[in-house]
Amino acid sequence: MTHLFLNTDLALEDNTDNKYIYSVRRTGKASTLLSLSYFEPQTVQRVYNELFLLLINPALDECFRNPKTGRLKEHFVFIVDNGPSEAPSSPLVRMWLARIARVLKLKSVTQKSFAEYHSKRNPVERVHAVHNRALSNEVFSSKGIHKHFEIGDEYHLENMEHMAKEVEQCLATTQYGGKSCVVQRGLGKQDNFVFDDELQLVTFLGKNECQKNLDDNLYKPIQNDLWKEITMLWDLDENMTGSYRNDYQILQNAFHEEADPGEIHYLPLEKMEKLDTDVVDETPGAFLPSKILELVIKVFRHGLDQVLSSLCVLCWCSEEEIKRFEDEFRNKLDTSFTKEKERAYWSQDDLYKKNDKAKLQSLCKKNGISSDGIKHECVKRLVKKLNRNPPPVLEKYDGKLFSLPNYVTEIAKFSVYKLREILRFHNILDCGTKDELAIRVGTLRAGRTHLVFQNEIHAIQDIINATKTLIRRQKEHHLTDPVVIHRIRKFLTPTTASLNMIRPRDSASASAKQNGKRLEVPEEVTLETLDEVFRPIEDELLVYIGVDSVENAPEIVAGLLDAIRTVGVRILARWSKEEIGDSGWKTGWYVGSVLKHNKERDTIEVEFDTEANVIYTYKVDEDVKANKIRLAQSTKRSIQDYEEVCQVGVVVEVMLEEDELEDTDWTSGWYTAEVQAVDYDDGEVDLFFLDKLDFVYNIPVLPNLITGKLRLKEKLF
DNA sequence: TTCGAAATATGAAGGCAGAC
DNA sequence: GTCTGCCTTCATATTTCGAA
Repeated sequence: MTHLFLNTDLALEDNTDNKYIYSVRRTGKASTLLSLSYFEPQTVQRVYNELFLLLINPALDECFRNPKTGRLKEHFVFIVDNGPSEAPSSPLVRMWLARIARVLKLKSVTQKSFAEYHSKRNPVERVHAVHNRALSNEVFSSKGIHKHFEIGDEYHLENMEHMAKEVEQCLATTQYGGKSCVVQRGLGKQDNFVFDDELQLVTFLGKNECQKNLDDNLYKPIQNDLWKEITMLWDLDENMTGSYRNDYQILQNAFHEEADPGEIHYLPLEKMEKLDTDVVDETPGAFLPSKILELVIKVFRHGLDQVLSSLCVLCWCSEEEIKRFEDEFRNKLDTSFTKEKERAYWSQDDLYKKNDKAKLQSLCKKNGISSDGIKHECVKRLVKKLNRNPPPVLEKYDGKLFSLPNYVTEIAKFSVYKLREILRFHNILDCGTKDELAIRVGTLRAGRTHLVFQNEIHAIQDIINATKTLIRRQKEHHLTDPVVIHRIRKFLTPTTASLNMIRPRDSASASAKQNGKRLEVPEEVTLETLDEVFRPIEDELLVYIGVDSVENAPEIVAGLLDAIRTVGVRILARWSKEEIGDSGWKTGWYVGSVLKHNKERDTIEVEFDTEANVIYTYKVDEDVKANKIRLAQSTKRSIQDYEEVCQVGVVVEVMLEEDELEDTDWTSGWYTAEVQAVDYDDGEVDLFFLDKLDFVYNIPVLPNLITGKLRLKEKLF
């Protein structure tokens, strides 16, 4: 574990033209504590105990001692990464901080963490580079004392201690920021700790508030050499005792306003302080791009295309980045869904039920097959190898909402896979924990689809408002105080996008991993046009809230018209006020399935998820043009390859199931095939299989694309 | 309903490479 | 010497499921 006693060089470089440019160089004294990772796990308790070790190191004296008073400095600030053992929001960490403040008689102790994805910006990381260089030039022996040892035994420990000494010597020669690095062996065994009462502390935190108030347990430092030296050196109370309850009460009174780890702002501190940012501060997740993107993906379940432009401004990512994020997000969901489906299927087998993974792995090895992967994959291979009967096909969800239980508690008893299957059927995003999924299905069952992501909708509205407010304030503020303050890094690398003064947030986001992408800021965002920038996203939000305000933008994609005529396809239909009357339904888009297509009249019969057994008829051509019905986005994605597939020579993959393979010796699964002939009139193609040259198969394209049984393998061009 | 084991997901640490 | 980004490994957190 490495600590960096931070020292910031700030130098005014330029102050012409009402512009203040400071150069910033973050450096400091590096101090490393070596631990044997196998024997000494990095716990919260260890981290704070090792602080005492640093306190008595003469080399670090100048870091801790206030030169004016000659005593211990009274304000401690820790800047940490966002790990579980460090997160300032963790109650355990906060209790330790309260204790440190009490023991060392500090006036304040602050712990700040970097937001997710930003820990690499922690200056302490730069020390690693120095260490790496030193370590890579030397070879360390893990068998320095004993040639033979078992992991975890005495010999192993002695070997590791020996190696730690070698590493210590090696690192002691390094320099960081012109100062030599301090290296020392960590505390080692728990016997050396000053406080080893983590168990009691955790027990205390596990109690409810009432019982915490009644708790009278005390903690005491262990009177070892370390503690004696600290008390002597820094003039502390050798026989101090602390009380869990008191520490906890300090937290309740003084810390509760800092519960949220801070966000990253790109306004300079001097300006930030003058800005009234309450609106922003109170909006959780504002300005962390990935958070915003997750919200919008949940809400705009028919795709983000309509809102891309305003979304760019909202989360400060380019359109490509947003699209890539969306794709990745959905792909992740898709793969995890298929994985869960596989697991649900194979877990029906006795092999899965009666064995744990280790047993299955040894079984696999016995039978001479690979034992890699997760549990159900082993079962799958074993069943095949042992010629067992595969488990029965999973029961499919039939789309009948009313057959689901009425209560969420009942619904929550379904497996995650089942819940996700239901949500997928109804075109609702199936991300999140099981509880969230169950509530979503419950809302669906109650016929309140528009309420499914209600919280997320409000969150987005809040973020939009906060953004507007911030921009407005910033502009107003600029009018009264036009001084521009910039900070530049002393060692700035201008070639890569970074925190620089022109585009401060270019790489400050999870999705901004690709270089060279630039976000075009709308030409003139003025106070007057501010509302316009966010108009598209606000309008689209209204669609999901259920208020109709989008009058135009009928969406006609020629190739998709055919798809709407396909039985089984999922579509959206808009119910306007007139059609609904006072039936109690809200206006808005409703999801349904096509049951029938009448060729002569070109009409389709649709059954809606919210109203079972009632059939509505739509005229395809007319109603699509009038923007009354449209294809569900999920289907749109799967049939975007339609035209590609209808070309001779294209390589595709087909899912063949048991019943289609009755007269053959093939097993069900994906097969690669080439398109041989295309029948444009009936929308069918002839496939020949690359594995079996004598087999030609004729299938209709659209239905198979929609059900996911057919997919493009390689593009022709 | 609670608890614990097993399985899986997550993300921090460690390592490496490369740019200037 | 400073800074960034990517990959692998490992520890920990979360989730699920079955038993009591």
